[in-house]
Amino acid sequence: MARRKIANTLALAVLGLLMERPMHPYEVASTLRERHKDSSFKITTGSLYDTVAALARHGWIEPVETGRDGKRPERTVYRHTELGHREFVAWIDELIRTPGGDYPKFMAAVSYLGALTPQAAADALTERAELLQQRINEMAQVLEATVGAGQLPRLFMIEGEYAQHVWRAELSWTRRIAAEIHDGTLRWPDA
Amino acid sequence: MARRKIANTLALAVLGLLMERPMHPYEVASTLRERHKDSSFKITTGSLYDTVAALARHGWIEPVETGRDGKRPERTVYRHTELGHREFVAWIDELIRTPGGDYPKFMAAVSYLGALTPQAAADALTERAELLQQRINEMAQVLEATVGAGQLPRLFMIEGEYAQHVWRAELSWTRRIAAEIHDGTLRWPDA
DNA sequence: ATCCTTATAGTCGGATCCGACTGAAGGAGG
DNA sequence: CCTCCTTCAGTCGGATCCGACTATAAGGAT
Repeated sequence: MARRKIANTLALAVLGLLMERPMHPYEVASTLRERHKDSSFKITTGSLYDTVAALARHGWIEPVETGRDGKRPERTVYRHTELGHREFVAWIDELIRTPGGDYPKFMAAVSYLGALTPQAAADALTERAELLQQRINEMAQVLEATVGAGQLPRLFMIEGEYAQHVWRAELSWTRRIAAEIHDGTLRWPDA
Repeated sequence: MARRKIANTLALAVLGLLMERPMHPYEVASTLRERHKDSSFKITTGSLYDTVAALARHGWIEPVETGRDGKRPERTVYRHTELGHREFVAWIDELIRTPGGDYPKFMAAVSYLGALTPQAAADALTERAELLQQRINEMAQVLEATVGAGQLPRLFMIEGEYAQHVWRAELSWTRRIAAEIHDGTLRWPDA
């Protein structure tokens, strides 16, 4: 199984937007933010231009025109290619199909939870729980204002539902472990 | 809030092991694998040596000796410093305390689920569900063989419980959406 | 004795990533 | 009509990441 030539998911986002219509990179970034896709993709200007260059290098997208609008800075508009379209679909299929390949930071930290004292651990977990609850609420508001208000088909914000579902699971685990530390169910081995 | 000097969680793993006793990089890698920590940390030899170098550069660890065992290749043993210890604890606290900062690939792909046909999407989700179930089972076996058999205190494999909990949530969501596609609850807008 | 595989230990070059920066245009306030 | 702030559009240098590679030694098979 040959490794994917481009791994960065920001490239997926770019490709996805270019399926709709040609755009220049800056426009891609602002459109993604408008659509609240910035919690699915890490958008930094630096990587954006590198990513676009990589996509062009591999022939997944190509420049259409290098023009200027009024006296604004010059900019390059890109569109997707046939190859880009095929790769886009295949990539999504693969990402959906095969789990893993992610190493979440929280899991790394939990591996060394024992490095904190029981009190510190419980405290940190409790704060995490509050922040998770906040995120869940914020996402609920976004969903309400878009899908709920009939502004957008549900499929276009389905990742929001996914995020909520997973965050709720994280929340319940976090609360449970904090509780287990308090009531002594989860023991700290004395080393 | 000044950004953390070292972001790679592999550094966290290295630091964590060096808290126990001094080791050389290769030994760190093999010990992590023995302990099944390779699903929490992405361990590649390339990054390992860079990471160790970065840790040393920042004074979080320091070389103890550069010796050789028999006629084996030369190797450098490192130990943690006081500073390294403090940063280790502070880093874990921060990672536990503040959620987010992760952009899971699956969420990215789900954002463009609509790029697949309903049938293809349902099919990919179904395969994902099977693979997730497999992972959950594998983790159950690891937990059984270590914590279950009394080989290890529960706290030392607690990230396994976390992983299982989250994977189960992913699994239920994945199955539900596949079902909703089949029964037409989740509509594909005709573009 | 010789060959082959696996384990030990690490190097290196190219790709990627991203924070900090530049520079021009339009708008708001005095 | 001058200054300051924000938005637009992108560049760049340095840090990081990691797959592919080297080289030696032990352990088995032939």
